Amino acid sequence: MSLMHTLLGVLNWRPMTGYEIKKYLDNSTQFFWHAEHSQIYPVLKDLEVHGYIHAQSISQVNKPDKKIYSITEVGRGVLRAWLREPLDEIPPLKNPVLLKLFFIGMLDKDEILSQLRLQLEAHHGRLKRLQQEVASRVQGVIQNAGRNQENRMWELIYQYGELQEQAFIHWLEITIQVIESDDQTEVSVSGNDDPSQNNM
Amino acid sequence: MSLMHTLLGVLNWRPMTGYEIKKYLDNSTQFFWHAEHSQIYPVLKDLEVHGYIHAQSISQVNKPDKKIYSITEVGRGVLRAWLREPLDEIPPLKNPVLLKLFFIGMLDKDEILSQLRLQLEAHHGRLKRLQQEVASRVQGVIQNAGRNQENRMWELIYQYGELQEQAFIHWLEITIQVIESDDQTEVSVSGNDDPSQNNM
DNA sequence: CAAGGCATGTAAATCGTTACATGATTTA
DNA sequence: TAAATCATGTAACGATTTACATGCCTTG
Repeated sequence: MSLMHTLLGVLNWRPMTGYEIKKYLDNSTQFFWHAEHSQIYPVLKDLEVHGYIHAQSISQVNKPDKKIYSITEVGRGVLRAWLREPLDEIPPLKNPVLLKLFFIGMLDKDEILSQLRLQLEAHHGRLKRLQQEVASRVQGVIQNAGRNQENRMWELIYQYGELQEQAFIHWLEITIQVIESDDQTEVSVSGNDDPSQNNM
Repeated sequence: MSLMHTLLGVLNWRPMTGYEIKKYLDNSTQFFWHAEHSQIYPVLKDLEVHGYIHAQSISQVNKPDKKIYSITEVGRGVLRAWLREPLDEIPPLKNPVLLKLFFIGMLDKDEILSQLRLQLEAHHGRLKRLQQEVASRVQGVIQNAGRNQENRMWELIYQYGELQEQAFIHWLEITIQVIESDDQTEVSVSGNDDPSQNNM
């Protein structure tokens, strides 16, 4: 269960409440991980029962108690063991956008183009947000913590995020051009050809 | 539920059995989609109950009946409706490898490098397999069906697959270099710095 | 005064994986 | 002779999403 390790990983940076973790995931890991609060709270309880983290309750007026969780040495061991499990395979990934585009050939040319342009716009926005995050972070790191290994991984992962966005944007632009310059008056006659026949 | 649309999409190319669909997904969509047979069979039944597909049973000796499913006109309508749902957002993706690398900074330099090299190897292999698939397919298409819109989308999606692999391989190589040339004698003093502090 | 942020939880439903179950034929 | 291929299914478990539930404070 990766969410368990995600929470340990986040709490290894600093103690946090479940609410903060949710925001953290929304802001910092959107392009490779996420979770809902309804999943986070129960897993935090589990982790506490196992002794991987411990909570400090802070009572508040007119709000539920705030529980600040910290990782324990046992938890740190579990995290380390997970990090060491060999990355010798590529886990199966799911990308609903590629899935849809894979089948989209049955629509009209202009419908296909419209879908491609919508994604292009969305990814332009994402790339911009990603770059702003990186820029604003570099400032803080220079002033504060300095460059330790954790900071370096953060930067590298974000560099990959940008690279990935740029690659997809590039592909979308090329693909739009290809489809645009495509004489779509003569579609396939059978209408039901199998593009996979040489592929099994 | 995307699996439902996946099955409709596949059956829109040609009639298939559940068993064939499973193989099809394993071979042709690995880098953006997958499903287990234990999930496929029940969904096929659902689709049949809804009238989106219909089955033709073929009895066999010493094997369970083979059920060849075909998409109906109603099913094709459902598929088309799904394909038209606007791609104006980026769905949340999960990548367990990036997740692990995001937290891996707490390990020793050589452990990090070992993990990065394992992934690099795995992706080299994947890129090679992808390129072979593309090459062998291009042959068949030239001889057979010719180039219709479905064939073109297949090619474009696979081009993206290669691009993605190349981008990740490139990033892994750069990252390995960065970590290698990193003087890791002086690690952070507090050991618990938060790389996210300027990020929420 | 409505919407969003703060802060935590539970319940129900759905989705996905792993394991169980069968059994002949072909390949290494 | 062990493993893989063909061919379909169910059961149990685990993971994830959506909805329900509360209630004050701050901002627009």
